Amino acid sequence: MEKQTITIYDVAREAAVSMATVSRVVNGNPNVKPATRKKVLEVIDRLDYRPNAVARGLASKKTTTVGVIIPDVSNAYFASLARGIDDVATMYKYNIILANSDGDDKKEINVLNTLLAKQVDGVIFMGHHLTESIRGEFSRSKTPIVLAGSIDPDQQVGSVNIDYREATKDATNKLIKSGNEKVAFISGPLLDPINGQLRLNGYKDALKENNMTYNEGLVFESEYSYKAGLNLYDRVAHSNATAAVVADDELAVGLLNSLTDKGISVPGEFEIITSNNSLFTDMARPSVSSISQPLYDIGAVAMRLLTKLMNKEDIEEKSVILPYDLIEKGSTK
Amino acid sequence: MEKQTITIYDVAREAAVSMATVSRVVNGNPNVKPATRKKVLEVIDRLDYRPNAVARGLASKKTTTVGVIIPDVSNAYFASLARGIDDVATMYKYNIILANSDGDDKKEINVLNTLLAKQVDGVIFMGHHLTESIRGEFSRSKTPIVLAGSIDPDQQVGSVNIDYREATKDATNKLIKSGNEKVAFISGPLLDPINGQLRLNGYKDALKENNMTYNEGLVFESEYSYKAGLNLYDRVAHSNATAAVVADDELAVGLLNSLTDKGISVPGEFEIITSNNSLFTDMARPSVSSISQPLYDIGAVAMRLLTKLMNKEDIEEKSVILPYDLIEKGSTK
DNA sequence: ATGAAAGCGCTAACAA
DNA sequence: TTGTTAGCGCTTTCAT
Repeated sequence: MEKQTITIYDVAREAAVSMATVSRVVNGNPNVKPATRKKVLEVIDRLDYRPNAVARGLASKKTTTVGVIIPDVSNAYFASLARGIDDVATMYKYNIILANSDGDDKKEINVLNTLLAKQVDGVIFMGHHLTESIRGEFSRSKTPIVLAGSIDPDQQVGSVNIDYREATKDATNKLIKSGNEKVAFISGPLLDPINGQLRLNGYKDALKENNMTYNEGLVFESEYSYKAGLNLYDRVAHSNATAAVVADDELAVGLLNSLTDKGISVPGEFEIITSNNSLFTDMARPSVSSISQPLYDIGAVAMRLLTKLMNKEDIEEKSVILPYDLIEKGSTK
Repeated sequence: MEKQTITIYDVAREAAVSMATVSRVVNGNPNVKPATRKKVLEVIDRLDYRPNAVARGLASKKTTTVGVIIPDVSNAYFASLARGIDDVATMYKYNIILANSDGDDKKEINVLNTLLAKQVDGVIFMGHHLTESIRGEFSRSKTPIVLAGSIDPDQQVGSVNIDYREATKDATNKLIKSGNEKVAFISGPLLDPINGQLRLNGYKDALKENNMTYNEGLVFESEYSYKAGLNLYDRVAHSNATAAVVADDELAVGLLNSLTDKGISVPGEFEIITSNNSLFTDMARPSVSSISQPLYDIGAVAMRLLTKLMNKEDIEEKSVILPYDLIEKGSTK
């Protein structure tokens, strides 16, 4: 690379000061006489000098870059989190290295290691399920890590979420109150703690509160996708459920469309409440009632928490729970 | 930072070789006796040595990192491109620094500069509209740049797109052939070259081919959003159009829903063809016919092109045009 | 096949 | 307020 490599040394020479002084003005160190500062700034401008962040990183041991591990940016849920993360990162002068993992254990570990090799100052991790191995890496790492919209059963690192259990309980309750005696629970893999532990327990809580018995036949494990939702019709119909709490919007709209395509009226004959209140829920006809998670904020707060961690500030509480809402739209009575 | 900083020097000492040799085995340089290599690898493993990419970057002047400037990751269109970019980047051992610009000139320039300061090996830029200033930065930069799904009128940098003009012509033609005498053209800002030059001209081409006169009253400039689509009803109804080619899926579904909510049957009384064939088009009822752009591939090919540029390989053609399709679904007869 | 040594461009004591 | 001088951890000639 024969980049017009203007270095701090060139500036120092032209301005007839030392590198240290140039470094000081570049870094806003107050210990510089205004006249000197002015002179240096002029030269910087004239030479079009741009500090080399890599050299700076090596010398200072800080890269002002954080790693973001995400299952899939093209998934609306995670993309919203990512946007929140980047905005706050920018606000605090960080950049993000974004890496897709597909939720795959090997890739997650791989990418975490390359991020650490790149000396990121911190990491934000998103994933449905934290495997033993990734948690091992986390506990081994000296670099601050925060989970966004993801659960670590033993909370060794920071995290930002909503209360999935309570939210699911609320949704289920609403469906029960409106007269449904068989409410289905439709989620992604129950192996994922958010589904198998928090949401499912919230669902059970609601049943218990209403003296209804838990029936495994009403629990449906599915992939998170529109197509999977479409294909759910037969199984759900077979269960005689008349309502469902669904853990994913694509899934929910898929189910909704398969229902209405078969002539079953929503919400008349079947009610649905989904979980992310994404644009999908507004576009569907009828629109879909939903728990509303502050996705952008979850990302933003996670990044904010990470800045504190990177700064070695004291943290009041490293597991943050943000509020949710229940938005009633067209898919509930 | 008191990271357990194991350096190449530690490895060299433990393995009783020189730093240079360690560097060779780490970098897969063949000039190392197998026995030596083995010994070094053992020590690396034992010490859990991980090369510092920042130091490597400073010494080699390559960071294996590329910058990606994107208007908004939480927009499905760009998120798809981003996913394609990252997958190919990973394939070629690059990481991406992702930065949202909101299509804002100042932010774009800002972020481009910090990316260059971070010594990225290349940049992928996405944006609706290349301002003079950003194009100035591009031409000044020695770092390879490729546009993905974006048009630079004077093609100074590489780019990957579809033929928006031809695609829009096809879509318009289809609508005309099916009997519509007033076909609306609904896009984002006409200031953006993709809309104002390519798409609009494709629309005009189709009119001309069919001996129809161009009527400005049928051209609607709008924001790219679902909500904007919903609000389009009055204006569109007023124009007496009976069909529309729309440049954005959210916009299209918004229009569709506002139409059906008002009791206008689609496609019976109004036909729609949109542009990105995203999941939105399948979820809507009726589903929306669409031009199908290979978004993931546009991103992937852009990144592939960038790898060639970074590698100083010869490029056959730096403006790549990928094929599109016209997918007929429920919103056309 | 291996080693010695000079940087890469910057920060951060430490002096002055 | 300013300068001197070590590094930061690695790659890369150039010797050997």
